[in-house]
Amino acid sequence: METKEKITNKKAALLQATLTLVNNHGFHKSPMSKIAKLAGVAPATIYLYFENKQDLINSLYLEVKASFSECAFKAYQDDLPVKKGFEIIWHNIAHYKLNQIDEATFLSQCDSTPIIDEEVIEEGLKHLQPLLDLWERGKKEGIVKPLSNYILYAYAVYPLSFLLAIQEKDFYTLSDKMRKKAFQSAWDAIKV
Amino acid sequence: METKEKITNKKAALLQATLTLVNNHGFHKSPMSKIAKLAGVAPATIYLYFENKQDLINSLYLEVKASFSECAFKAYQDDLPVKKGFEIIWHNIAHYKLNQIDEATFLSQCDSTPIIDEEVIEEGLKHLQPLLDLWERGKKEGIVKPLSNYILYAYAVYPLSFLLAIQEKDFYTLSDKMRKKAFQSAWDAIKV
DNA sequence: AATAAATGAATGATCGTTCATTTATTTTAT
DNA sequence: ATAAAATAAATGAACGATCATTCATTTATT
Repeated sequence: METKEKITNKKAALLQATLTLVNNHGFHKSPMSKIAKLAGVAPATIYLYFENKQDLINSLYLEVKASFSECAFKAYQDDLPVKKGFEIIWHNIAHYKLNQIDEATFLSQCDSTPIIDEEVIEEGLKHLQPLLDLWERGKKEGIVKPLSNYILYAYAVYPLSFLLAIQEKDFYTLSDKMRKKAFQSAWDAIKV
Repeated sequence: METKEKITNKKAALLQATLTLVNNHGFHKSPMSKIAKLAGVAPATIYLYFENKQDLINSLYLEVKASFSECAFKAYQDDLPVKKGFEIIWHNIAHYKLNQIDEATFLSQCDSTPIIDEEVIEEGLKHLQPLLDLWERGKKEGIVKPLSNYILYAYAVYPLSFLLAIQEKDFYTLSDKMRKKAFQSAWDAIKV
């Protein structure tokens, strides 16, 4: 138990350090030496837990993506009415993106940059299936516009990434009231 | 004349090469040697036109941002009705993002990554003012939702970046019919 | 005493940048 | 108009710095 905890402690510290450095300085200015220093270990120790730098960042991506997905579908059941189900997922995602700012920023960076291996990106995409299923049902019921899931995602979920980026830069903070209005816009964009 | 043309030729070739390499392999795997080779010049030649690597990528960002803005407001006049004006700008931006894929992909990467100097990012933001002015007018006229410009941008323009990313990965291509529907979603999201 | 975890210094490779030199272009003098 | 001189553009090899990774050794745990 002790052993296993300590192992995951150092591994977790390394992942956290990588997240912080890559967010603040970019992948190209986040050398292994700095990652090790921030995590409080020696550079060589990284290679006890990860094959190399690429494996380190791939692992971080998958871990963050998993935590994101877990949050996105919290309290969601696939037998809810379409709008209600979407509302739950949307607010879950909003909550994640606006509270777990570091993680969400990192995901944004990875999704618009070729730093993560393609296979790993695809692996991370599988988690979203319940939302796609929900939209399919909404289309069948005539509640959701008959657009492709990509377009629906672009209008209903993706905008949150922009709001996150804005908030990150301290230009703007989204109040609860605003959040409800933002959801209304998301729903307006995809509802029939 | 000859001189000046040749100068801009090499400079343009270097910017184009940087765009291609950074898009395909990321900033960290785009060494000056490869940029030079792709542009057909010697590595040292880069330093005749740019101070250093950072200046090279900053310059590229500003150039692409300028071309984007020029396209965005083509044929736009600020005395048009709000919806019509927005429609023109939206389609201009859609046209740019879905046709000048390389440039748009590069902008996305720069906007969610700390590779461009902060001052340069701000410099590039100034171009969008006419769109913000249009939205302000729309709010005054009661046509556009009384949301902050950031939120309006997030729902009306930012989704195009996602569609671009999808198209880039060859999962999906946006037909003209779909483009009109996509505009409808954008307008639905921000109209009162 | 045996095994596992962690280390720091060393290595080899890569990269950004520089500079002495070469090549091309423009200007000047005849 | 042409050759020589002056200037500008371009180069490739080389330098120093930085980085990812390794390994012999030390430290901690079993």
